[in-house]
Amino acid sequence: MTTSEGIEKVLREASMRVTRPRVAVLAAVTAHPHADTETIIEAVRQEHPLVSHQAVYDSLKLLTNLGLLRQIQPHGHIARYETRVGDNHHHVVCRNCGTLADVDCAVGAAPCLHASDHHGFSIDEAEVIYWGLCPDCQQAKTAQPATGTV
Amino acid sequence: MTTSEGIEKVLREASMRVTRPRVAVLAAVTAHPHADTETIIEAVRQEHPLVSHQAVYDSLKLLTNLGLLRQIQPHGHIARYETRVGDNHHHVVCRNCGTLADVDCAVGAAPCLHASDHHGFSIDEAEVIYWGLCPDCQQAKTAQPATGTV
DNA sequence: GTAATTATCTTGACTCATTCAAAATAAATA
DNA sequence: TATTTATTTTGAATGAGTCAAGATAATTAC
Repeated sequence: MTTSEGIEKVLREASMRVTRPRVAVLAAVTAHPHADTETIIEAVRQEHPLVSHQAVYDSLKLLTNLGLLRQIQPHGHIARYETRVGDNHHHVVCRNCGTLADVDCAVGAAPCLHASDHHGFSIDEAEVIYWGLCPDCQQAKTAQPATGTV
Repeated sequence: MTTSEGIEKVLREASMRVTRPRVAVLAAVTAHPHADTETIIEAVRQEHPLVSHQAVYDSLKLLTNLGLLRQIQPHGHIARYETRVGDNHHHVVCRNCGTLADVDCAVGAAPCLHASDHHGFSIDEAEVIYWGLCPDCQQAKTAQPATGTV
């Protein structure tokens, strides 16, 4: 799905050109799951130093629209991307350090889609973000009790 | 809870001063559920024209930290606020026009807190956003089939 | 009630992820 | 290989939100 042949096929089927930035961006996100845009730009430039940030932004948006990438953007954080799409999984975000991890859906396939009263909206996606503390930050909090750096 | 006496009590218990901007901001959000910051600033200035935008930002942040307000910020949208807090309800957002509505939790009290595998994170909140189309935009889409303005 | 203290507000500049736009480039087609 | 035009480069612009210094007003002490 996210192999270099895979992206070619998807792009051509969407009548989009297969360009170096696009292929490199998909490869970068595959290599760096949950990476932010800055990290992706750096990763792309390891291989292709002349790619502009604009091309990365454009590619990220295009690949997201084509369903090859998924964008995650918790409150107060910049956008991040991942290649794991279409399996209804969610994310945990650490309130302290911003670390992000995947979480499979609690109840099964796509349970949260069944809102009790949806006011006539036609719902196509339930996005779930769990907030808490990652293991490291839990330790740090208990280790330095009072005067913790916030 | 969100009455003018209520906010006084909460502020004093938190050793915070009861100021005009703070009371006005809470009143504005109460009067305009799901309002964005700009709307809140305008509403506050109806009564108190000299209040600065900075004071509104500060008040919103403080009231949110004190648990009197809740911030909602779906991807690609600016922050919005509501006074309905602590009852574990969620939101539907229209992909087309950005309209936002409340949705009660599907399965009961706080079901989504039970992530299947939480990687050692200690989870304290499950934030759920449903994405779809509001009734108006559904009509608009079916009415103007092909050349719809996106 | 008045004065002193200091949290809060005003003002205005600043940040920074993201977007816009014009000219240059390169992927696809003939 | 030449042509067409989607993409990319470059560099400026946007805008929600933040920062910081001095002014103001909510509270406390008298």
